[in-house]
Amino acid sequence: MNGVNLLKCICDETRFEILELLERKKELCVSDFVNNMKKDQPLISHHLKTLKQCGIVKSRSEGKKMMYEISNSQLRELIVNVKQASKKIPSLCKDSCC
Amino acid sequence: MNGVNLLKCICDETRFEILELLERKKELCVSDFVNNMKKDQPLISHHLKTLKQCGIVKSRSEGKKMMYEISNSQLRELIVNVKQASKKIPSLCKDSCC
DNA sequence: GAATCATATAAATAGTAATTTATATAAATT
DNA sequence: AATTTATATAAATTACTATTTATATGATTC
Repeated sequence: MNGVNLLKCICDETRFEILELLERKKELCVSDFVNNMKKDQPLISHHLKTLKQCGIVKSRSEGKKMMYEISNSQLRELIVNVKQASKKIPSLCKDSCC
Repeated sequence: MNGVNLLKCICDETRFEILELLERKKELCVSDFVNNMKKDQPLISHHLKTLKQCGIVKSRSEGKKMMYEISNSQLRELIVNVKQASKKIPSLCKDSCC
């Protein structure tokens, strides 16, 4: 994969929140996300599917649950780096983005 | 700023290419981008404006030229990290994203 | 001060992606 | 085997953002 496409995959609010949770909690199931985030289950599932298709998360089934985790340590570190770098940027702009 | 918004600002192809060039070349003017990338000048200027409004790049004017550079070292490192992390992800998915 | 070079702005268009709503599948418990 | 729990899929809607086209501003050179 290339840099931009990786960014495109993780720049969505829902997906980034999923990844932030996984960075902290290591492994979670769909209902864990639904409970921790204020989002609907089909929305979570949809984004998990995208993240998995892109190779950013991996999953294993455990009974009726589906467990998800970030696919490698470099990606986990990237999530941390993004958060740290963003803190250093003063939010000047009231635009759609920031 | 927060993590997602930083990602949203840099996840565009044109903007990421701008940042990749700046990471390598340190400081460039608008026409440098126009020459190095295969994109129109108004498009480049538009994205540079966005990047500046968000605090990701900073600029100084030098005669009739406008010089741009990445606003801090942590952001420069982030660009490198994103590229490295993306390389580790096999591009399995033929979707719109990857 | 007219012409040129460098960059910026604005409006219009086109393309894409997130969310909601409704429903389906699949495993487990009774 | 019927019911519940957990997750996935599909279609429809809504919302957003990049790019193009056209034009304007601003600094420099002749």
